[in-house]
Amino acid sequence: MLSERRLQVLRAIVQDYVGTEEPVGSKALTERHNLGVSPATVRNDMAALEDEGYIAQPHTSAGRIPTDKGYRLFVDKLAGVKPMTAPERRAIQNFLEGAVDLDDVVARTVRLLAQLTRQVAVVQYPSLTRSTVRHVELLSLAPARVMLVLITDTGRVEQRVVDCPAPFGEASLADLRARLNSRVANRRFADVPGLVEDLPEAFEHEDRGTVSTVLSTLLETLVEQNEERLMIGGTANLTRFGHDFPLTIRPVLEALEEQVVLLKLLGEAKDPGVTVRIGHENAHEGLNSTSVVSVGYGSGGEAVAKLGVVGPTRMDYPGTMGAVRAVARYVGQILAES
Amino acid sequence: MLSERRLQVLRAIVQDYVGTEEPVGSKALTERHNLGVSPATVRNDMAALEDEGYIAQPHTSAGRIPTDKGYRLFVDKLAGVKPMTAPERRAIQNFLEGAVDLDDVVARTVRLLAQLTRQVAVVQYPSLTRSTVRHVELLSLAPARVMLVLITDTGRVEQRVVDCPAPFGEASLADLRARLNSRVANRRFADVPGLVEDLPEAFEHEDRGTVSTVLSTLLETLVEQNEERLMIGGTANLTRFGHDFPLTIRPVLEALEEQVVLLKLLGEAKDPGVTVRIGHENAHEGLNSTSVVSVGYGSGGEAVAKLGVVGPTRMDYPGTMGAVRAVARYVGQILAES
DNA sequence: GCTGGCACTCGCACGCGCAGAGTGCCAGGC
DNA sequence: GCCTGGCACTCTGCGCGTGCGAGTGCCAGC
Repeated sequence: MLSERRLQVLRAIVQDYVGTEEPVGSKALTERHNLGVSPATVRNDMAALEDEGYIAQPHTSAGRIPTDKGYRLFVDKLAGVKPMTAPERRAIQNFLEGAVDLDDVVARTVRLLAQLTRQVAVVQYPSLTRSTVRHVELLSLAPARVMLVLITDTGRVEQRVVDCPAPFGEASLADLRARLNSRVANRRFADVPGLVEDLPEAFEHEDRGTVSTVLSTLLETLVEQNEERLMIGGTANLTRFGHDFPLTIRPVLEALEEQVVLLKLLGEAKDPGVTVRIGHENAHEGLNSTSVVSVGYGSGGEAVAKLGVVGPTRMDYPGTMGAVRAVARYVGQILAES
Repeated sequence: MLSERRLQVLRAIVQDYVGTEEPVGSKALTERHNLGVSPATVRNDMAALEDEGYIAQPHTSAGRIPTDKGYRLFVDKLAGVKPMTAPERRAIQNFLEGAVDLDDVVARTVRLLAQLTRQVAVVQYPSLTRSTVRHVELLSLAPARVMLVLITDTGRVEQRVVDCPAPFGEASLADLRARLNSRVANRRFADVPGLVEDLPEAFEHEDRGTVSTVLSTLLETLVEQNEERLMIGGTANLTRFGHDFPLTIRPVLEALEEQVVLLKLLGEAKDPGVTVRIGHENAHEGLNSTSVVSVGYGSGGEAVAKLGVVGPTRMDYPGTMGAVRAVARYVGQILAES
């Protein structure tokens, strides 16, 4: 177990390194933080911290920088979440309230997060799985072609074109639309399959094939997790990453383009609060020198999706966590209102 | 007027520079291209080309690199469009045919373009302005709240929530829906305003306010150009940009995040064929060291949107132009089918 | 257990010189 | 008149040695 002072030394190292981006030495530490002890003492503490793997030196006779393990301890034990100031909170709220539709909410959230944290922001669209159906609309495009439009309580709209096995009259279509909506409106997605399975039986034999096709397309749309979309922004902030660019930045950009990777990344964070994954804690190799700060957000009490930021492991954790948490809270509020 | 040989020298310089990324000297030129003359002669030609502003030297006693003007001449006069090979064309077609909906078509197109050109790809969603209305759907969310869903012939769906000045019954809603669709279905967006202006008159006095509100929201949706969305991809290719990273790449990333900038950029290209804007020809400052190769694509004969790539001015123009053209062609085909 | 002192180790910036590539110019040849 | 070979010149980039400064580890003393 590390003594109290050593923890303070670690905290000071993290703070200084995040501020200056340069390895921090014992002398500078005692000057900038009044630890009440001499550099020599700090050196001993540093040696101990290094033995434990919390800090490392890039080269012999250079200052120390925190390791992933060091950041982890810092985040878990040494730092809280820095709350947003009142003006900041107002600004967030004002900015988000200007949104006109779901796309706009997400777009604004991304911009906001990127600006506040000066890092890359990732916002997942509200997921379908926990939502409820607001309305299902069926439109006839051609005799044997129907467009299915699904509208959720979070304002999301999904559409699919269905090729029917047989022509399907307007009357049947209206009938199906009415029956479908009376059964599934305001129901949770998870419940829908059980509610519609006997629907084809209500129709004439010749229409049953089409009804089944439409229904299975609907169910597909409901469960299709990989349809989950997300929006990213603030990639220009990657340029503040470090000095040895091309090598650092490239894998990150690549990872960011792989929506699957990002969705998995966000999905892994099960914590109800803000989750931080530091450096190698991220499964994806390209993100081994980044930290991901994420949190769930939702229109009700329940989280329907995640949002977060990706930045260098050397980041201002308390501030970033505060910003992420605040933005998530306000987005949830906005979604609940609309 | 430049002599034939000088043009060939320019062409050789562009080709070599694009290949090697290094300033090209007279000796190397004569070795790699059999121009049939000695380095000394080439030097004279180079001096002339430099006087005319087609090439420049980064420092005294270094090789030459093409200027924007040089690339312009190269693109206009010295190089054709390199057609895709048959296997490439098949691959494009196969890949695009796997798409399940409009989003997927656009997403696949972006990936494809980025991979083929190894540059940043930008694809604009099929624009609303030239499309026709397939269907307008109205849904009652609450007594005084209506959701308006617009479906276009390119498969695009736009939705808006309308707050009505007064409660609006289901019957009136159905009435409005029917009248609206009978008037505007299969009409071009541009014609819609004229077709609906007298619609409120057909309704009871108490409903007119709501009808007007719904209609004006519809018209807004139709004309709202800035609602035009686009998708970008292949940003990881920016890392192949040059050596002096941070400065080069940052403004580009920033520009790419400004959808407005990109839309303007694509919009400026009026040419029916492939358009190339080189370096400073791009109005946006951040893109002064990039070239944009773009082309319109469409489901019919007419272009409904644009797509293109953004890359360093030092790019393989013939190949890039070929890829952009081919992709546009096949996307158009896919859109027409769906 | 803290402190001051001391020797040691590196990394980094600086200056230097050298090779290599490329140029411009000029006089001579076809 | 145009092309060519030759020559002197000018840069850039690289390798090398040096000195400086920051930082460390260790030790003896309080």
